[in-house]
Amino acid sequence: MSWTDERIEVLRKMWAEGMSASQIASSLGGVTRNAVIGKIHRLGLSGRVKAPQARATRARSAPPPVAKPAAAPRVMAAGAVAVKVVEEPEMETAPRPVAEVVHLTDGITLMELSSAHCRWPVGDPSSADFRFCGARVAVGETYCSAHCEQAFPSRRSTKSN
DNA sequence: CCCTGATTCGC
DNA sequence: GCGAATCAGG
Repeated sequence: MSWTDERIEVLRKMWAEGMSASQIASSLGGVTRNAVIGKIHRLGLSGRVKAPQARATRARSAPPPVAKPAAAPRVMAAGAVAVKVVEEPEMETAPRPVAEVVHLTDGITLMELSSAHCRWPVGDPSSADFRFCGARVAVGETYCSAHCEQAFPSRRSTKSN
């Protein structure tokens, strides 16, 4: 498999969402976690929530550690958004619940988001037209079934040996 | 041992 | 550019 633009897009989203490299690799398929990590570095996405550890973790030879410029200061756009869901308690006069006016054409915006929507990010988090999946989910669920599998891939066990 | 990301280097 | 090998660490 090659790194198509779409695959890179998925990679960026999942990485921004906090997915581990192995999870991303499993979701993409056809690549190992090493490939994912390598690509992430090549994209300049490395170093997310990294403790100020000294980069003493090298492999093989030991070239002199050059001054390491900090990663590109990317502003957390949607990642930092605290989704405060405001549910209507007993609004009898309410014409219609917010959750029913959602159109799943191309995801939903943050303003349209409610607890009944899949909160899987769609699009570039730093973009203005960033959206969420918006698929209807049970109240309290974070993702729809499809994205839930990506978020929490089942551990492949039963590895008898 | 399982996992994580980081780094180097041959291709 | 790509990713396996290898590393250090939790």
